[in-house]
Amino acid sequence: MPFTYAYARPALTTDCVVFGLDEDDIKVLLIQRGLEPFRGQWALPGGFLRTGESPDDGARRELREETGLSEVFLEQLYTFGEPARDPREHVVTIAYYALVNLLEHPPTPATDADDAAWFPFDEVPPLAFDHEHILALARTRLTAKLRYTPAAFELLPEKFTLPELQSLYERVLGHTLDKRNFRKKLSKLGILIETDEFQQDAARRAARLHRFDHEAYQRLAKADADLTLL
Amino acid sequence: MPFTYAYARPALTTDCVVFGLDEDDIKVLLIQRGLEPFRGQWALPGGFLRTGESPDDGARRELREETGLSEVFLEQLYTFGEPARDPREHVVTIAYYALVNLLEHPPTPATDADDAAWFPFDEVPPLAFDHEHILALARTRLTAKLRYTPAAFELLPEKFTLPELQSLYERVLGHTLDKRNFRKKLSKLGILIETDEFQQDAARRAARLHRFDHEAYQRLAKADADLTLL
DNA sequence: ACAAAAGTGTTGAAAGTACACCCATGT
DNA sequence: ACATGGGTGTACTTTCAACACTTTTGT
Repeated sequence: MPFTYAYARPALTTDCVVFGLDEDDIKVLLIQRGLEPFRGQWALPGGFLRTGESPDDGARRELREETGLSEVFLEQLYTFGEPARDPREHVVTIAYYALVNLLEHPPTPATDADDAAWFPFDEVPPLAFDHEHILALARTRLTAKLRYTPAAFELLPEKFTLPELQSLYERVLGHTLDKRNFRKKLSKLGILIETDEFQQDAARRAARLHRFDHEAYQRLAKADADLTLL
Repeated sequence: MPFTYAYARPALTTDCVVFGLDEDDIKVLLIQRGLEPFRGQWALPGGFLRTGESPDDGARRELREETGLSEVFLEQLYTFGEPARDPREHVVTIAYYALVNLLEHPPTPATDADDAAWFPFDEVPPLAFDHEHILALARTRLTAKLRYTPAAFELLPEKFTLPELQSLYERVLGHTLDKRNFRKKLSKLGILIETDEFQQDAARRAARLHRFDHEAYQRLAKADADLTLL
């Protein structure tokens, strides 16, 4: 069923950079393309936006179809539309990034024929289209996001230890943090709730589990408080 | 000359929120629509993206065609694509914001039939489509941008006085600043060059003119220095 | 008993904030 | 001469950054 317009239109897609945290590393979810162009190469999950579908919905749908992920933190990143970015024709893509924690949302295989896999940052293979460029911007944005908002809690399970949280920040920021200063800042902010539980599997001394205090955070955000967590 | 595709495609436009500074106020450039829908209502300048044209180029072209402005600071804001945002059909728009200073880029009239005019923030009329929503986001972004980068200098003429700069910050941030502390912070940053000139038209004591030190700024930005100017 | 990671306070430096007077100029 | 806005320094408070030892627990 063909569709005809008075003027030429670029095609519109959404692409999504999915960041996932496992015990060791922050990883990125990639799919191996089953179709031309760039067949067999790795790429960001994504696909064509349907008419009547908002870009947010489209990004969520593609993510669900290609990777099985749903109910994740998803935010628009940037729109890329250089005419040469797709060899076939002019394709404009609205890029998103998503944060998931790999323990609560296990790494589901793709539902269609394409292969999906998680890659640590420094082992990302060459990517199709301008996806390396998109990924680079997403990484920058992730750093900024974690610095100024408590988005880190989207990457962690509901209950987490302070060393886990600190280690997440250290890996994203690219440098180590002082344990005492890090905890001091957190406790002054008051967005963590101490639980009575401790981690179970610990090989050494078990760390206390904490939860994120959504309500306290809402209050602070509404009051325009400074939420930088270094 | 009609164009036919295998699947339906949303239309793609760019829209631009143009902020301009004159002596009194930060103003927004709006055009009065000459065509349906929303004929006669005020709206953001913008129009359809052509195939083979990058969104940045499209936004610049529309801005030039509709308002005569060129060579301005232009940055992508967000992409809006709710299917209901245009009553005709699904239109996705890539929104930009621009910063101009009204002394160096005088308020040129529109080249096509539409009327163009500058409105202070609190006198913006009801806008077509979801343009009020776009404008609100642009305002938030402008505040953040001025806070963390020296984008303020895009709004000012090449040579400006410190009271002008401070007043700009005060209007954007919505509160007053201490004169001495403001100057202290600026001089510590070292991104201003003192000239030997003074303002001419002053009704009272003339203030010294300063220039923005682009090179010093580049050096700082490259070194990831903290550039917050309150 | 020891190895390995969890947890906890203090001090000095830097930055931020509040605050008041003199100066230059046009009328 | 005076009214108006331009220009300047200091003391106090808060925040940031550096730093080392004790505790717990599994092996």
